[in-house]
Amino acid sequence: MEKVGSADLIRRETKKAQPLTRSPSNAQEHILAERKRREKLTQRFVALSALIPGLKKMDKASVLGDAIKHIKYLQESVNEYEKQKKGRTLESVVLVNKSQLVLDELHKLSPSFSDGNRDYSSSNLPGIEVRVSGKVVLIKIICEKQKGNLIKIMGEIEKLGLSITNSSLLPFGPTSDISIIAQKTGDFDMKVEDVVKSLSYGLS
Amino acid sequence: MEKVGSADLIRRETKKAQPLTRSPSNAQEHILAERKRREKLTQRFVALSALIPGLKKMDKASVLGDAIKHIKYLQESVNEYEKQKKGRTLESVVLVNKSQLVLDELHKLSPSFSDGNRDYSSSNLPGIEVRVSGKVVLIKIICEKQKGNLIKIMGEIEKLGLSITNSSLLPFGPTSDISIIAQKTGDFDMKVEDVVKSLSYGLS
DNA sequence: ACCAACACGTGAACC
DNA sequence: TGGTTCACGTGTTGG
Repeated sequence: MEKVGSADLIRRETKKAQPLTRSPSNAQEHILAERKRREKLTQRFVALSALIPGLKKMDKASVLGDAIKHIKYLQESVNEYEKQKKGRTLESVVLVNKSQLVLDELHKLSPSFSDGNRDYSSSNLPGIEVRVSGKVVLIKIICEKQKGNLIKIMGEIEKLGLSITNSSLLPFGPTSDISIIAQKTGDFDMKVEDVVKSLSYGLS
Repeated sequence: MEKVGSADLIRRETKKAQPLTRSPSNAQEHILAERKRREKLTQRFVALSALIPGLKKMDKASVLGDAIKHIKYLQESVNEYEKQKKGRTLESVVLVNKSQLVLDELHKLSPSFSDGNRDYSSSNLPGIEVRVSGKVVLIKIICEKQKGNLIKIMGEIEKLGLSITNSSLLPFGPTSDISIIAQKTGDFDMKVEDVVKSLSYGLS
């Protein structure tokens, strides 16, 4: 990366009396190496141009320019996707809080809680719904497909003092729709809100 | 992109007596233009290298190579993100809200529930929830335990142009908690609201 | 002294 | 017939 500019013309004249411009045997070797270098260069140029969609001009300059543009575009896309990803997990927390708010509002009226989320992005993460009928509890969860998720959920449920009597897992796209029936045991006296909260917390 | 190879040396010797190697006035202009071209080239090279993270060698060849590698990586990432997007559309979220709205509009149905405070064993109309993820549809229904209810529901679902792939029925007190996974077939293009409405109507 | 990488000037080809 | 792009050989420099 040394810029000689146009002032080296003079230098070249004066430097004519160098010991040897080039060793005669090495001369050919030099031009061969350079040839190989250029070859590799152009090869990479075509390889790069093949990765750029909708490339009109096959100019080296245009290839470089469009490559730059394309990389910027891709990077931007990736950043947006990542942003959305981050947003999702955050929404999940909000979602839980919201549901609890709803539950508190409807506290006496209906314990049924749907994971309705008004925000545009947050699609997943546990939608939790708990219903109670006498001593029977119905728990419905929609969560990411993950190894051991069901076991973890069941463990959490039984930890709460519930005895599972029925369970069902249906694969639904990238998520699993899990329904579980359980019986209250002994001194179980949790409110549904607490059940939802405990399960949400247990699945993080 | 014409390869002359090393055979042009002879040509150059024989072609010595060409009418015009170059117009004398144009000669300098030519080398100037070429200078400018190279200048632009190297400029784009540095611009490109600036976009590549973790670039060790500032070689032209390395810049091109790493640019290729990086573009491939980014493209792959974008593809994966897009793939995920396809699966978990925000459709499901919106649809859930919509379906709830429909339900609220039709009847403020609140499924049977007993918290100790109030007990709403409500209308004979079931609770219906529909989610869509790509070509897969998840239908959840809570309805009274009745003979042939499941069959009737399944019949209604298949009438709508859906193909059932999974189903689950869990007894929950006096009601049944039914979950069904179905695939869209052919020209199925109903909105979830209509699905909910049809099922509600079909179960009376 | 070698090797690798660069910029330069130049002739040719293609609109 | 200019204008633009290319590949080539060559001189030069830093490690």
